[in-house]
Amino acid sequence: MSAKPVSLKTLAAKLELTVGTVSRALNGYADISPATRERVRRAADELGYRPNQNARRLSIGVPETICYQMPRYASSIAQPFVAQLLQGLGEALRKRNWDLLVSHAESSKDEIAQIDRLVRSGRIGGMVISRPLKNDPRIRLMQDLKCPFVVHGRTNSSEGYAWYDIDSEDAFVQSVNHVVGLGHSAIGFIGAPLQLQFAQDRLNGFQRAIVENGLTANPDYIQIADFSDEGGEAATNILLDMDAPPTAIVCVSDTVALGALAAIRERGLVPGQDITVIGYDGLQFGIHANPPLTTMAQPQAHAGRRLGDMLLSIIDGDDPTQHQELQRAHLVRRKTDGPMQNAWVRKFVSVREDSQ
Amino acid sequence: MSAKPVSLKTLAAKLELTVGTVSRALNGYADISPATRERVRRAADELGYRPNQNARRLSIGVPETICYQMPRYASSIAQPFVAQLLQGLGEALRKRNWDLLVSHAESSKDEIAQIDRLVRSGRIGGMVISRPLKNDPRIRLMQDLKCPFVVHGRTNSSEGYAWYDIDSEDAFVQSVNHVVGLGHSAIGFIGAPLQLQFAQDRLNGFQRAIVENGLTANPDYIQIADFSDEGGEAATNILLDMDAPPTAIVCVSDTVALGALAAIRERGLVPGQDITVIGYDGLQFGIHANPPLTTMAQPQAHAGRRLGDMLLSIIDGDDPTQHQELQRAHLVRRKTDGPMQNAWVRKFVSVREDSQ
DNA sequence: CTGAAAGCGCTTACAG
DNA sequence: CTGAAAGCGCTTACAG
Repeated sequence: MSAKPVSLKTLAAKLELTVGTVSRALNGYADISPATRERVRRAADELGYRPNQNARRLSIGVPETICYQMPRYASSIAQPFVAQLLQGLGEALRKRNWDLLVSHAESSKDEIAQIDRLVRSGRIGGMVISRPLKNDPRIRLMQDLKCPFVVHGRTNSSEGYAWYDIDSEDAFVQSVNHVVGLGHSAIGFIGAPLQLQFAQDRLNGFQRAIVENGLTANPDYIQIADFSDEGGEAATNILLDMDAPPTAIVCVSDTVALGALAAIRERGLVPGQDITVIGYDGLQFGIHANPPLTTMAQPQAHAGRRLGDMLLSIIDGDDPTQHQELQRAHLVRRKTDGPMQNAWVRKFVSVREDSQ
Repeated sequence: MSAKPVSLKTLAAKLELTVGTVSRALNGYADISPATRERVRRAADELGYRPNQNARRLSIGVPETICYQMPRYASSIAQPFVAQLLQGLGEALRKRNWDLLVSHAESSKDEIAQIDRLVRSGRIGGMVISRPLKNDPRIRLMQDLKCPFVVHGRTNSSEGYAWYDIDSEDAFVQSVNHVVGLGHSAIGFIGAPLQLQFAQDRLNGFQRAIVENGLTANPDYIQIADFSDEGGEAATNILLDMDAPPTAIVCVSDTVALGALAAIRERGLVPGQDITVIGYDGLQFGIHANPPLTTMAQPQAHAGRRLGDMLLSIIDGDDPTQHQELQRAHLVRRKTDGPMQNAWVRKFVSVREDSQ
């Protein structure tokens, strides 16, 4: 089906040179006379010659390709991440004319199998692993395979490999501090399944901040839910059904927070007035939420490019452990946070008192 | 850095066979004795042998890789598309163990250059092109290159190549019909730049429906804006500032519709009561809009897999023109559409009449 | 400065 | 049934 591309051989024949010479001319070797170098380049341009990359890579022994394994558990709302990240990775790779492969697995086992196949078959020279579990078998595998990799996020031991992460523990401390500053002391947390390291980090931040602020920790205020808007909604309903419900809820993600807002509105309450809700991610659509979502925003834009650059450096021989980058999130106040004195429980409590 | 992978040669040496024999055994050739076939397979498993794909592909002459070129002009809100599509494509390719490359270009010129490089360098055996322009140079290029491809969307002449598209002209007819059924006759349209074919299709559907419903077409009701929430907001402000503003607005996308909702709320009006707004895309996020966005939803989930299957079939020799698939969108009513009799202009007009 | 040759790791007619 | 060999299209010491 495809048109036959021009090869080094046809180019060499046309120029009455050997393929070796043509190859060296094109690759800018110093031992080729400027005259023929120019002549070769011109001819290559004219004929639209592009070196066959399979041949080239086989010959030089480097795949010039890296792979991004797409995160599982991604709600369709949160997917903007993926496209942005790919774009950034692509930019980083383009400089060196490397290719970007994507893979997607259904299960953890599948992820492992894919990685194994990909690196053993010489298809990739590096890998970016996203959203690691606390103890992620992929990392061990990559190390065994001795294949360069970077992690978007961290596992429970962040030593020994390269990673790029947002300090989400710190983010949740900031988040709780903000809410405490608004006068809240009954603060709920909606988290994600704890085998995901980021879920653990965010919970840790939450718990640390509760203690640091001298509040009493209430285990019932901590809800682990599905990492989705439905999960957030269900968890919020549980919190609101409590005898002494929290007056503020910090959520593990914007998507989960959206579910929380839905649950709150469903009861005729107003997020930001009756109950404070804080998200995490800083996704652009939060502006359009009802009401606009207050959130901890991460500097997402550069993650892809940074990860790409890091990976390339490691492939070039850098020590992975010197590429560990922790970014800070920052509060973006919109409309779902508000002072405690307006909170709904006050009405709620007074109603209950009246009826007693 | 990487561990040296086991090759056919080492495997052959260990088995005291030639590489040719081992290769044929692994590839299931009939002329290999079942006994040695078994022996070879076992050894391959044990040593974790994976054929070097660069070598294999060079040898068989097929890249076993396709490329997805990411759409430009993608607002970060609308990006969930990309991840879903990649997932679907990946599923289709996995069956045959093909790889999925992604590329992203900044400009139209860049897109062309990338495609040219990719196919001429033998890296890819097929391509999926998304969001084509009316007259998209990429399609001509692919044809000249004689490289198989499928288009996600269509150009102005949909003949001569394979594509998968939603009938967005029909969708906008449905959309307008629905709005007319609610009693509206002053209907605005917010579109995207018309060099994008889908933008033209949607405008065509809008205009056709206006005529078919016997309404008078008002050119001022047609606003072409940036393909973003900001664009939708600006366009909506223009519409609302008119002397006789529309009572309903149909938008080229959900993202644009989100901007429209913002503009409407900004004026203290209530979308779905004072003004009807209809989006297009059916993004999940619309559920969380303020209020939840009524929209024309497309059957997005399978696009990636369908495109992948189509492309593979064409690579296998199918006639591209027999792979043209048009899907229908359907209305998803949420809360931004409502009957004309409640519309804001009526108050507005009466206010003006009072003050005259 | 250029040519001749080996090698990258596969696949696949062709012998025997 | 298996071996020996050529070939895929590059790169890169090694001669001269």
